[in-house]
Amino acid sequence: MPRLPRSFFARPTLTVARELLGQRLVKVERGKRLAGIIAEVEAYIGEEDLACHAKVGRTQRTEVMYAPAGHLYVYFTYGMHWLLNIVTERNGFPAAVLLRGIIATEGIEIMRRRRGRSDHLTDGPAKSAQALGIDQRWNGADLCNPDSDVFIERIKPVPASWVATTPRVGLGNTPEPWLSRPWNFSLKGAGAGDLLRASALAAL
DNA sequence: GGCCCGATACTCT
DNA sequence: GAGTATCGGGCCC
Repeated sequence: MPRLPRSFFARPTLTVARELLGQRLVKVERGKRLAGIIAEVEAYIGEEDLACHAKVGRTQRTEVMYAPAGHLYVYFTYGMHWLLNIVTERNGFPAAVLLRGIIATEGIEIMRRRRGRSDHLTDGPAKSAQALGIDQRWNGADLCNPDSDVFIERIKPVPASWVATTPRVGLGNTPEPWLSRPWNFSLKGAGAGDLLRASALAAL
């Protein structure tokens, strides 16, 4: 299965976000694959976007967002959670796609162990990162390096009728127009309850 | 299913 | 010192 190349990520963030839906995120741990179909993402685009961390410009934290597309931006929030983003656009332009949910398809036992008793394995950004075992050690990792143990496999495009767009989640005090920008993309019916759709996606 | 709330520590001012 | 791109438990339907 071909890995998505840097040219995929080095495009407008909204395009990358939309097209990441239905592709397969893979992490290899000691030869074992953890994987899931990307089910929900959000776009954060440039210093103008007041919901984007890069609104404050270059800092130690945001520096990775200015790196070439295809790098991982992993940051810590709410005192206990790691969130996984993929850098997009041209080198020097700070933008990224936040991974908000996957449909776990491989390595589920390992994910379950990491997630504890919860049935909600990967239906949130911090849950997904925890299930995959992604934390600060992966900040700055390059998905497009052939030796990378984290990468995305190209499956096939999902039909437009499967995609829902909504405003981004959890933006709190972010002012308009950024608060209402419909920059959240998700697969309809990919929620925890829709096992039928989930298994259809897993079979892609 | 939903709402409310507390936990918790890192980043930047 | 304030704010935070969240989660899970408790509670109530």
